[in-house]
This record gives sequence, structure tokens and C-alpha cells, in this order.
Amino acid sequence: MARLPIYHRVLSQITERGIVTVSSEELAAASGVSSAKLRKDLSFLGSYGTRGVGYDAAYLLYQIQRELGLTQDWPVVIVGVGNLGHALANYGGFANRGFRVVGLIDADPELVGETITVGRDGETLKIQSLNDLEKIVTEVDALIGVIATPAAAAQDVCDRLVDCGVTSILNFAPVVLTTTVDVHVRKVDLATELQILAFHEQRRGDAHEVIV
Amino acid sequence: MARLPIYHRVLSQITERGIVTVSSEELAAASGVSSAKLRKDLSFLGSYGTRGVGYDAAYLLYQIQRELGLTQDWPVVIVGVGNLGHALANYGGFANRGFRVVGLIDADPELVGETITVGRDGETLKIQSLNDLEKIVTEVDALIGVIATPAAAAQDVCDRLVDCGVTSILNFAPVVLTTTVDVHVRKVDLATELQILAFHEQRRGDAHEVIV
DNA sequence: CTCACTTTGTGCATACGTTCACAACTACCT
DNA sequence: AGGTAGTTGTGAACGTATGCACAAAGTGAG
Repeated sequence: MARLPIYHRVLSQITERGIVTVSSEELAAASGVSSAKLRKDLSFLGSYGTRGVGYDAAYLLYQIQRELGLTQDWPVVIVGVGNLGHALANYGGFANRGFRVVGLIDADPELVGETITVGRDGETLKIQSLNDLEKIVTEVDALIGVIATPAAAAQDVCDRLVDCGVTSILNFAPVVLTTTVDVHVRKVDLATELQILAFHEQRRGDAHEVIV
Repeated sequence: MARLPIYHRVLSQITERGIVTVSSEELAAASGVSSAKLRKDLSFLGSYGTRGVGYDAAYLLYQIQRELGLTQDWPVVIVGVGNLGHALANYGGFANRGFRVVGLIDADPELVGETITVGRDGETLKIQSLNDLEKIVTEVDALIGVIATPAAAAQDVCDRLVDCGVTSILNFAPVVLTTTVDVHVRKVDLATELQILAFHEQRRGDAHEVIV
């Protein structure tokens, strides 16, 4: 389920606050879902709650971590270190969730060689050339690739990543990538998200006009 | 429907290439959906196709634009001009889809006053202080707000935006925002997206182990 | 005009996700 | 022990989205 990561984050915050037991009602409220939905989601993992009491927060958190594969480390390669790639590399939320940025790749010779601090604890990484993509990916044995390039370059980068054994791709470029079915592609399009908001905003406006 | 923006982008590219008629099969392939799904989606807007021929690309594009509210200009305010906010402000995909970034707000006094180029055609905008949020938002009459602040500040910013009349919010901070029901909140969590990929990646690994 | 071919629009069946409601179980008080 | 309050896990009902298959409608050739 796509909601597990949300529960995971909420549970992390809860356990940090020292809370040991949590009910489905509380967890659901903090996650922005209904309690029935949450219970059904969790029952999918197994019966980790106690009736009449609730869930042991720490135990549940561990189970979700295990299910999400957060108990292991996922090396991630980011291709395209423009504004967005920069933001991703610098994003602190990755490290404590099992992701490690191990490669920054860009086509611009001006950028190659530049040192970027990745994560929050001052680790650094040098931007490497697009020409060496194959060498880098196979070397660090990355299975997950992030594409933050311009639209025109995305498909080519995708193909090359897949050739090197990458099986999961997070795509920020505004194109539909085509790959073999066994590669998992997830797309995040910032303009699309805004358009969906504008869509609802407009319908809201229409409704008002009808009333007036 | 949440797929309309995808069709919109694909159609834009198609019309730019000078193609005048397009079949549901072709459009569906380029959008990454099945043709039946696409036809059902489009029939929701009305009957804009011709049987035996296909769809008039330009006309269909216009209809989708109208439905999405892209025929008008949406002023957008971005709060939090860190790495991500920077990337968003600089993102070229907004302007030609009806969005105009009209306000950049940050709490850091070091950043306030800095000039940022927003969009691709060299337009610039000065970062303004978080203290003036209310003044800025009401002045530009923004209905859409983007939150790219640290998690701790997000809820406060959200409340203040809503107080100023913002009714749609795109949230990049890793928190579940609580607002009144009439405010439309959309969340994009970069780490969540990666976790979903890792989840599938892990299940893939499990399956292999079972086979082996 | 007729026939063969193409492509949309849609009724129907199916699958999926969500919500409801309640039995099963625990804890605690008397 | 017995009763009451609280909470999970889940079967059943519901609504929505998806996929299938075909009638309806257009095109063009002979």
C-alpha cells in the first residue's frame, strides 16, 4: 500500500515523543485517514495490535520498516543536478529512511567536479559526468535511479540506467517514460500537481457562479 | 480526473509537431494508459471525437485547457525558498500552463531581498519576509499557495495562508496539514515516493529468494 | 448505393478500495 | 467472578474505477 510510508513517518514522530501505545483512532487522525482504513491497512501486515489496548508503537514501527525495506540501505543515483537535483541531494529526509545518495551525474561540463553536500551531516559528493554513467551505476550497484533532467534527455538516461540494472526509477521530467514492464517507474510532475489544484479551484468558482 | 494534465501535456507536444488528428489508441500509448480508459475519460468532457476518424488534436486540447482552468492565469505564492523552493521558482513548466509565481516568501533574513529569476524568460522576483505574508498574499490575490518550508513551520504557514483566503495548497513538507474541509491540500513527499519504490524493490527481492 | 474498414462512445461485468458494523478480545473496577 | 468500557480485526455492503466488447457512426472505394 502507498500509505505505509505515511504511517511510518507518523509513528517515528510518536515514538520519539516517548509514547508507547497508540490506538488506531489516534494514528489515523495523525495520518489523515479514517480509522477503519488504517486498521485494514495494518491487518494486511499481520495482527500486531492488541484488542482493547491499541498498538505497541515501537513494535509496529519496526514491522512497517521491515515491510518497506527500510532495515536495509538503498543506494540511489541522481541524474541531473539542476535546481531540483540539488534540492534532492540536499534533502535531509532520505538518510534516516534507508536511502543513501551515492552518485550525482550531470551532462553539463561546468557542473562536473563540483562538490555537493548531500544529506544533513555534511557528507559531500562530487558531481560526475554523464559519460561515466554506466561505470558509476555498476560500481555502486544502485537499483534505484532518480531522473531530474530536462524532458529531452530523460528517455535516454532512463534507457541507460535500465541497461545498467536499475529496476526502479523516480522520474521528475515531464515525459512518459517507456521501459520494459519489469522496471518500476514512478512519476512526479510538479506542474501536474498544480494543475489538479487549479482544476478544483475552477470548479469551485463555477459552483459559486451558479449559486450567485 | 487526475489524468487530464497528462493528456494535456501530450496533446501540446502533438499539436506542436503539426499533427492535426489523433486516435484514442495513439493518445493512450503516448500517455501511458489504455485506450478504453482514455476514451472514457474524454467522454466525460463531452463528445469531441469523430467516429472512424479520431480526435481533432487542437480542438481537444482547447477543451481540456478549458476544463482544467488553464485559459486563465493563476497567481501562485511560494513559501520557503530553500533548495526546493528555488527549484520550483525556477521551474519553466509553470508559465505555459497558466501559473504565474507572484510571491517568494522566506523566514530567513539572510535570504530576504535576494533576487530570483522565476520562469525561463528572465523575469525576476525579490524574496520577501515571512512577516509580510498576509500583506503579500492579499495584495496579489493568490488562491494557490506552495509550502516548501521545513516541517516545523509548515502548519503555521498553512494557517496563515488560509486566513488570507488561500483555498488550494501544495505541500512539500513532510507533515499532514490540518485545515478546514473547504481548503484543498495536496501533498508531495519526496521520501515517500522513494519508499514506495524501495517497497516494490524489496518484494521483488523476496520473490526471487522464494524462486531460488 | 453498398460494402468493407476504421474508430468513437458506452452498457455491462469485473475488480478494487472504502466504509460500516459488529464479534472477539483485553483491561479494569466492584 | 461478573460486568462495563475500550479497541482490534474482519465480513459484508457499497461505491467507484477499470476492462471488454460491440453498436453506432463516419470514410472511401467500386
